[in-house]
Amino acid sequence: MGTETLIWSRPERGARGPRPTHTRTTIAAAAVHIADTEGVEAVSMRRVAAHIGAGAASLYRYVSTKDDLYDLMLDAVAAEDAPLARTGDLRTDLAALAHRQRTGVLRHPWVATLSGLRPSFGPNTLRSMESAAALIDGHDLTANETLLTIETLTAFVTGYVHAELAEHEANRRSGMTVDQWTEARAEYGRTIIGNPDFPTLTRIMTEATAPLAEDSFEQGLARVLDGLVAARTTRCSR
Amino acid sequence: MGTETLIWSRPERGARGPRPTHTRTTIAAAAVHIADTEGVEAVSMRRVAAHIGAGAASLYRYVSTKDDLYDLMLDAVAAEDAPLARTGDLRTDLAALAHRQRTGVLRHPWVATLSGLRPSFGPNTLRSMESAAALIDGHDLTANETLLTIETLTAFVTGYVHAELAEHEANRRSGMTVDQWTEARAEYGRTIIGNPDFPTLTRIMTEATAPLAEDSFEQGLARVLDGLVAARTTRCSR
DNA sequence: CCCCAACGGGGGACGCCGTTCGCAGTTGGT
DNA sequence: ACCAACTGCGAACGGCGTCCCCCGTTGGGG
Repeated sequence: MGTETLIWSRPERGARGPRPTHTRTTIAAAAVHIADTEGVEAVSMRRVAAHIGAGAASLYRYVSTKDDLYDLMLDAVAAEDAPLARTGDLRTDLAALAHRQRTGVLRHPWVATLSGLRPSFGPNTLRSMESAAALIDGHDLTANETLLTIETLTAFVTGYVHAELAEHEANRRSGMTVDQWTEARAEYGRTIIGNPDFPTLTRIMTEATAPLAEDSFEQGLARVLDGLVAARTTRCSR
Repeated sequence: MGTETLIWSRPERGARGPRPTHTRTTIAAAAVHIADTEGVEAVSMRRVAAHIGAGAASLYRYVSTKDDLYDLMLDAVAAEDAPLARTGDLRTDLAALAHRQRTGVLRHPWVATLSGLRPSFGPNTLRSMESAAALIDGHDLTANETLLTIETLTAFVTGYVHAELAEHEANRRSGMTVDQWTEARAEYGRTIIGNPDFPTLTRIMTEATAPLAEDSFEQGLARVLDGLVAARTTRCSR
């Protein structure tokens, strides 16, 4: 029935009938807990239902499809986003926003996977977006520029964390121990370095002093921020 | 058996026994075709096997798990990456690299989903990485700087396209027509704009002249490139 | 040259999945 | 007090990833 609309524009319960035993919030919390501890692929309707002490079919009274459950999960973790305090300096504020986004995804790695399936716009997500907009807004930027700045920064952060998590994900899914995994990786890496088909790759890999991932994010972020704050003064009209 | 290693370090066929009817390449091509025409979720072992005229169990002679099939798919599309010609100008070359990455993912939207599950390092992927490294390398950058530059640019592009595709994905998965979808969206959007809980959001949304997605990518990319090429002259030692 | 160990093909089964149907029990507006 | 609107859910359906096990094929060592 209510299948044809976003979950957020449907009321949580009808006017008549018995009071529902559960809420969207508790269901989302159960799903988030399972995803955090066992991975997204462990989140099934039956497992979530069992976790709140309900039958599998009962979940469909709250959610019209599993994708709706994903929406609930994404909005649930958006509630954890810390408030952002203005410092008056655009660069500092942008950096704070970037770090908030990164720590959020690192806390719940499955967010990177799910957010690509559907954009979530639940109440908590909106609150988080509002706080981000309020943080960046007013720094001598037009509405279009504010939008572009947030979009660009978010793209960098999500893209970076996406790549950052891929390796952990692969390890977790493979079911190997960390030792087995790094061994398999290293073994294959040896077939790359020194391979005459990949001269530039081998040279860069051997020359580079692999920096910690933490530094790497910080340095990439610094470059992006350079471009974003510089645009304000250069002001290219188009 | 061979389950404990990456698929790329296992030989495609053993020494003895009959010659396999299929190849990793044909299997990957079948899976890519299904994903392109019906979406990733339509890629099942049975469907892929049927598409090449084989039984489902036979696939496990080529691939030890479905994740391995994903690796094959990702590497198959990496083979489509166009070669990159040096222009001598770093900014131009970086932009070309960014566009190659973006069109690749737009051609096969499911790449954005799968690449988050596991990093693929098949032969075609390596060839593509080599060409990218060769394009950027030598522009007066250290190995660490080259690595950081490519990482940062890739993060922006994948992050941007990820968000760009999320909406299309959601529409496709919902099974609605485009009209139904935009209607559902617009209806919910009306509950946001004007809501006193989101003052900044409403102001920005009403003030902004929504630019085309194409322009938006180009402008964001320009900002990122600004930051990346500026770093070369500023040369902050750390 | 021939034989048998090592391999490829695949039918059938197992356990889990998302989702639907139908029915029994409960509630609140009229 | 009634009954329409609602909730809870056992059972079932079709599809999934994966594995077992048996069969047929093949090619290198004797």
